[in-house]
Amino acid sequence: MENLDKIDLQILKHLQENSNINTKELASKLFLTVTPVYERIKRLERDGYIMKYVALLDKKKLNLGMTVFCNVRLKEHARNVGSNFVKDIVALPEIIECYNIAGDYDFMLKILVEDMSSYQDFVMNKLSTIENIGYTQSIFVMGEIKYSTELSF
Amino acid sequence: MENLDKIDLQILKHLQENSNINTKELASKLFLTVTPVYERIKRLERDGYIMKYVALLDKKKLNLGMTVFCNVRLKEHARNVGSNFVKDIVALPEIIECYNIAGDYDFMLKILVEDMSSYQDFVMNKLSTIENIGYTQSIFVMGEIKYSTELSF
DNA sequence: TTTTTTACAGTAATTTGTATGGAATAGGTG
DNA sequence: CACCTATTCCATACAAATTACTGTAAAAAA
Repeated sequence: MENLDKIDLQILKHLQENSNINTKELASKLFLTVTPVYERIKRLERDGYIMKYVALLDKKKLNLGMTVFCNVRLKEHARNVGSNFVKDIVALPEIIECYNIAGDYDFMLKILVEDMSSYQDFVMNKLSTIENIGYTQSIFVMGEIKYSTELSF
Repeated sequence: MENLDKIDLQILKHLQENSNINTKELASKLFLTVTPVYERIKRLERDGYIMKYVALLDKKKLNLGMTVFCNVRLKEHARNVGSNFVKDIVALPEIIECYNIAGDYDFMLKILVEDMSSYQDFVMNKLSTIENIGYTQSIFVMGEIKYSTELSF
């Protein structure tokens, strides 16, 4: 698993900060030529360390300024019941993240919507239609202090 | 704010799914030539719709397989007290996300660590040293059902 | 209608990505 | 030590992409 040297980790750090850096510039930062950096990146992609390259967009500018965390408790905890729930959750695009958690609730959802009335609509017409949901608790986000996709290693 | 047409939105959708698609291929998907697509992307970057391009890495492969949400309640709620707390939070790389929330707690943190003992070390030696923390509650993630950075519009 | 602006296509210049062969280095084995 | 092997790197060259430029047609404004 950890067959990565310091150069690999440096490459990953740079790419998760800005993936549009070109190989030439990245090579000069690492005091190398283009070829080794190019080959290392391809290897890191092949081996699955790099999963994908994406553009991060501005939520507010795209009218998705409201973030809500929603804790969900299921009615029954049978095996197939949970998998059905999961299938329904994944299909809803408003749900950006979903975790199976320990504690008072079974799942925690991160939901992005435009405003409160959109959230109401989401809960009433989408979330509530999912079978086997016993209880939900909404936690509204007043401010985003920090959001990062960068892993620290 | 919403001076984006359907073509712009299509471009954003593609780029937030895979930012390594080249302009030529993206253009053919949209039945356009390279120039308009290129210019639209540059405009979307300039205007801040696209914030950054990043590589998403595999948490588990990089020994950060444990996710914990930590709810934090402050002792005092004075103005500068909160801003000091925020400054300390942002400096900790284990904290990937931080939200100011409504409800029983003041802040909610998303924390990425290697394992339980790393989390213990984080709480004992880093989180606890931050002033003015009154109470914390850790919610451990047993499984990641869905994680996406894509906005749905 | 005329002017101006905007969006698009085509082409050319520049830069970058990608593939290949060979040199340097490191680790292991007789 | 000498030798082998694998790995990592550099240098070069070509393919492909990005970027810039010019012109034109459609749309908007005057």
